[in-house]
Amino acid sequence: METAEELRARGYRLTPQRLLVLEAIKGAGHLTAEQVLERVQPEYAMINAATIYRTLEWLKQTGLVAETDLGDGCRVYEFIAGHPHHHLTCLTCGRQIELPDELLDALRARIEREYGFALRADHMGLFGYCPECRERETPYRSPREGE
Amino acid sequence: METAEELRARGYRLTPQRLLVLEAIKGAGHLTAEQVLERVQPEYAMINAATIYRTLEWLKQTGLVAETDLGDGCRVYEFIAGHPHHHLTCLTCGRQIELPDELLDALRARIEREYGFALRADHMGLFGYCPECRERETPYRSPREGE
DNA sequence: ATCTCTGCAAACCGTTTGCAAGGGA
DNA sequence: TCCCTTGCAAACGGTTTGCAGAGAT
Repeated sequence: METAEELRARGYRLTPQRLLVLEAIKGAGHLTAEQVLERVQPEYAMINAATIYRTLEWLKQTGLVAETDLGDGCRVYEFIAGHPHHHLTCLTCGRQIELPDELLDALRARIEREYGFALRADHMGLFGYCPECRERETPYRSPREGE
Repeated sequence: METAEELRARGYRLTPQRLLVLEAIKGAGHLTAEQVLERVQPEYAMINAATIYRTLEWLKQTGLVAETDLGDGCRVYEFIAGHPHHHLTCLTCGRQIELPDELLDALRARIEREYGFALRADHMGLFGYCPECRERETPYRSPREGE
């Protein structure tokens, strides 16, 4: 598995636990720490929740996995190596769409030009109102709308 | 106090506790729930933490207050009525700058045009690397950099 | 008078930590 | 061998909840 080799090459110590967590998260979309545990346990019954948390923290640092709050107040993890993208969730109905990272290119450029910062955003959780819900009602007007 | 009148007009029930929390948060920048409690207690000793949480939740729903995680893993609250803005935090040194909401205008327009969603983002927490830290080192390269 | 909000206290729950044993490199 | 990682269990800490009484409209 190439990802594992890459990690070993980067000087990280690989354990069965780490490989299993990585494998579990690679195939899935967004998973909570508990869901990762549920997916690993069948293959490695004695694995501990603390290990899951420590491993997810480690994967976050390697950049392979992103941690995000998609609005329901719980942290979800997703394997994003090489595929940065973002999520836009409807605050009314919860519908979720995926946004390509290219959408942020202009913003990145402006922030770099005007402030010198390099934006680091591989997996953002954005919120708004979807077309259907907007048609149904106007639940909120931003203070700047209609200026 | 105009904000209070506006809330009453909107049909909300005003209590001394709510007014004190509102007052406390209006004058401050980012405050945690605990910090709000600390600021209110001197003037209203018997106030309870649960009330703070319930009141902040209420203020969030009115749109007067935003809740954000600025990267240290704890929720902070800020009075943003009429002044949407965003924060960009350096992942290396922690330096923080404020971004005007106008910076998101182009993104908002694209999201609306291409996906039909109305982006709701009055107070985002963004992350990146500040000019000084970037000069010192290159801690991370996004998978899409250098394409 | 009505219905919401508050205080209290307990529970909650996801997450973290200290420590000794286990196991990669 | 050395040092990092794991399992265990306990603690943690911010947040939420049920309930009875207080209070706003």
